[in-house]
Amino acid sequence: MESIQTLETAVTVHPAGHSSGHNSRLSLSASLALRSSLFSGASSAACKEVVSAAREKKFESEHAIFSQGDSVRQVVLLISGCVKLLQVGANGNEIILRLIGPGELIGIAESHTRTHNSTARVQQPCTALAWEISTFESLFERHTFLRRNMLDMLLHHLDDMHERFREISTDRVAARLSSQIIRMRHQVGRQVNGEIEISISREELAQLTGTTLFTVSRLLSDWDRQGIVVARREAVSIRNLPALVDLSETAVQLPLK
Amino acid sequence: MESIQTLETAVTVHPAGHSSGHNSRLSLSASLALRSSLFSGASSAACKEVVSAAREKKFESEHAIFSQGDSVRQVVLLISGCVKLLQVGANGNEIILRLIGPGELIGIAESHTRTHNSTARVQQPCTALAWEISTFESLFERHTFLRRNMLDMLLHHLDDMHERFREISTDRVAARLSSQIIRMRHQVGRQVNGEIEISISREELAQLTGTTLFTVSRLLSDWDRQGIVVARREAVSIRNLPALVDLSETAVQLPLK
DNA sequence: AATCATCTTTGCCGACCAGCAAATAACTTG
DNA sequence: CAAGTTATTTGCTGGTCGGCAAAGATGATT
Repeated sequence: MESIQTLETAVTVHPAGHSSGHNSRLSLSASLALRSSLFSGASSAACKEVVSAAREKKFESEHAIFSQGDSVRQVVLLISGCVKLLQVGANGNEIILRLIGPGELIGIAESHTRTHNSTARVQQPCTALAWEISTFESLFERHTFLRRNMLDMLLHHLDDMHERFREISTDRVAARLSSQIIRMRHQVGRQVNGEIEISISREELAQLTGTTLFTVSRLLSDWDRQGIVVARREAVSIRNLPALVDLSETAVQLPLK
Repeated sequence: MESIQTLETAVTVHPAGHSSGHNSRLSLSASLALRSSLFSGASSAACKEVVSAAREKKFESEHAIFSQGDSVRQVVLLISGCVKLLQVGANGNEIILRLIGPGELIGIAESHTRTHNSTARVQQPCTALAWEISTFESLFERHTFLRRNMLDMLLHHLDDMHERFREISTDRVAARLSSQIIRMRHQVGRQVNGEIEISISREELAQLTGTTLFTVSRLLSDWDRQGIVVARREAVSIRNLPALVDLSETAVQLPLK
């Protein structure tokens, strides 16, 4: 619990001078948004036009930005914080499709359906830019870079899902879990005095890797004893990355103890 | 083995009058391509320009259109036949990311990487249109409908992966297998005297649902005995769709026999 | 500081399903 | 039509992991 990620602090220190509607001068949040790969390759004028059409929003933990079944109303660009995209099965158990960090889009994956088929729930307090879906679609027409970059971002997610799908199909839980931790190190990991710490509960790790919180707990405890990770409450730190990589490539789990 | 799908016959009956390079009059294959949702909402002139820039190709069974690790060279639009997109794990076992039928694109999902991270292997003899990647990218710039439609197609796949990922995370094999069969009935299913027949082996079904061919065989045999499906060699017919739907929603597998 | 809420650990049991092996069936080829 | 090839079936065995339960740990609240 020592430090908060740099981006977040930078944003929340200034609660935004004029964080409402269409302003010609961009707020700090808005200018941070430009770092998103959504704007890569775009002229600064075009960026400003797109950003100005958005409203700034803040979301608190546990808030559902949208829920499975809702009709699609807005597109959200995350500036700070963390959101998890999840799906609930018929039996009521949830799985996490992916974690969404700063710079990523929420709510487009369903823009071709008119209704969301997943839920976006805030995990850590967020600041974001939001466009009405109709506004965003008209921006689409004028600014080709939006479609190009969205395509790229989507391909990225598709790749990720492919990888996780292969893992869950063929790998042991130990291999999947270590792979997931390795992947998350960049996405939601934070530098805490030399180590990379990831804020996530056992249950969420289980929902990401298709297993149970019990199995996750058992594995993490074990890896903790071996000095590979440090298992804290709702957090994991990586101690020995090469060992983790090794685990992710080990097809057969070696018998524990 | 009674009838072949109508599209295929339509194509192969006429082995294409002038099936080479850039011709102003479209071949039959090319005109069939226009049915793809890649061209939805596009003017007929624009379609022709795009299609004329492609070369017609034929692929035989088992041919690898591209392999994991190859650099991305071309974009392929499938006109007839069937291709499976697969990924091989470190331990050598293959899983099927998805089956690709007529009207779908192959090879774009990796266009942001410069190298393919999956393999496209022909399952049933194919006819297709192929663009050089550079050609396609320049068409991209001129024709916005290409990007829009590709985005839609991609979102569709992403949805599909999300659904399958949830299933494999939470559902029993029986539920996953029945869901997969239900999904495939439109994608690769064919009408054979009143019933829907799907051409696929036990092993491929296993690779699609994250299980083994043994378990698939056991379940299909069982469902066959109950009259829910007909389990043939490298094929499955649906006899009782409601029962299959029921199986896909049953969280816990009822004890067999 | 004490109580409460929530997350985590760990023992235990058994079900689901992977995996081998050997027999059988279906299709192909000579 | 017979031999060969490939796909499928089915019995059997055991391991991985799900799931309950109860105790323990961590942090929040007042």
